[in-house]
Amino acid sequence: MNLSKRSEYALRALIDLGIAKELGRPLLQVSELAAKEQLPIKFLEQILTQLRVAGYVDTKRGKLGGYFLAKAATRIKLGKIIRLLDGPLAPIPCVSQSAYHRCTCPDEAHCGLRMVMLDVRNAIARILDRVSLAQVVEITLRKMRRDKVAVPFARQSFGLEEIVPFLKDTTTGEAAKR
Amino acid sequence: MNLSKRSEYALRALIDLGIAKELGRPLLQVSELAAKEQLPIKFLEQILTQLRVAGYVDTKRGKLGGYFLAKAATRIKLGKIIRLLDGPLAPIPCVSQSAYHRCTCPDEAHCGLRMVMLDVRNAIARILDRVSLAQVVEITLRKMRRDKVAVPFARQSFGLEEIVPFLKDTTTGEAAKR
DNA sequence: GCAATCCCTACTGGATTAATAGACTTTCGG
DNA sequence: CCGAAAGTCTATTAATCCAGTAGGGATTGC
Repeated sequence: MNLSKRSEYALRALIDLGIAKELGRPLLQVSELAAKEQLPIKFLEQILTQLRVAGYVDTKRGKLGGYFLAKAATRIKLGKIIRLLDGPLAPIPCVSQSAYHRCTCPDEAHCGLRMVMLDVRNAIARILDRVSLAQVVEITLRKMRRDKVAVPFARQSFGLEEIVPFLKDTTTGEAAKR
Repeated sequence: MNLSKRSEYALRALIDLGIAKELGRPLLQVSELAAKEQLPIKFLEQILTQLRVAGYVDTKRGKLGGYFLAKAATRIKLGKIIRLLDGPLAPIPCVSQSAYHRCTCPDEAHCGLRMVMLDVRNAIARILDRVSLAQVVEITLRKMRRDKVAVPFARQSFGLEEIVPFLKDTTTGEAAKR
C-alpha cells in the first residue's frame, strides 16, 4: 500500500507551490523546492516536468524562471496526482475504477477478497479524490500560524515586514525571518 | 497503493481454507488451492510456509497431508496478514503505526502531506484491522448460496448428497456437482 | 517401499524505482 | 550581445524487489 517517492515528491512540491501562491509568491525554482523538502534536484525536475505535461504546473523558462501552479488549487485533487504518477489507487486491478482489469479469480461476484478490497479502494478514493490541494494548503497554513511556526515561501523580506506589518495576515511576518 | 501478489495469494488461500473448514473439510492441499485460484503452485507453497511460520496455518505432512487454519478464523485479521507479507499498511512510513519511521520533511507536525496520508492509513487500517477472515468467509458463503452458485471445497461427493441431503445446509449439495 | 505430500534453499529474469548525468534551449540583466 | 541562471530533453544506471522456477530432502499413508 505504498506511495512511491515520485508521488510523494510531487505532492510535496505541489503543496509548496500552493503555499507560495497563497502567500503571494507563486513562482518557485526547482532548487528552492528541492532545498525546502530535501529532495534530489534532478529527480524533482523530472517529476515537475511530468506535472507540467499533465497540466498541473506551468513554467517560466530562462533566468529568474521557475514553476507555478497552472490551475486553481481547488481544482487539483490529490487522487489525480497519485494516479498520474503511481497508477490506480486500487490495491488490486479488479476493483479499480480508473483502470479496471479482471483478475484470475473464477467468479468476481463471489470473491471475498474482492469485496474487501473494493471497500479499501473506496475508502482511499473517498479521501484522495475529495481532498484538494487548496484544502491541504489551507490546513497547513492554519496550523503553522496557530503554532506560530515560520511559514516558508513568504514574500522576499527586505527587513520591513517585521517593522511595518502591512500584510493582512500578521503571522506571515514570521516567515520573513527565514 | 498496491497489494503484492504474495498478499493476494495468501489471502485467497486463507479464505479458501476458511471456507473449507466451514464446510467440514478443513484440510486442503497446495495443489487444490493452486488449482482453485489458478496460482503457481511452488510460489503458493512458499507463501503458505510463511503463513505457517507466522502461526496462521498448520500442516499435516506426508501423503494425504495438507494445510489447515491454525487458529480460529475470527482471530485472523486481514491487516495482520498483509503486514506480514507486504509490510506496513501506511502509504508513507511517517504515518505507520507498526513501523513508524521519520521522513525527510522538516516539521512533521505541520506537514500537509502527512496529515492526509494519516487519514488514508487510518481508513485502510480501519477496514483491514477490523475485518476477520471469518467475516469474509461468512459473506462469501452467504452470497454464493443466495445466488445458488456452486460452493467449493464441500465434503467429497459420492453422489449421495444430491439424493440424501443430510447436511444441515441444503445448498452445500450444490457444491457436490463440481 | 513407494508414492504423494509438505519442507527448505537457492537462483533468476524482468520490472520498477530512485536517482544521476550531461548536453541543449530559453531568458534576463547588464 | 554576452553570459549566467534557469528549465528541457534524453540516456543511463545501480539497486532493489517481485514473481516465479527449480530441485532435492523429509515425512507419512497405504
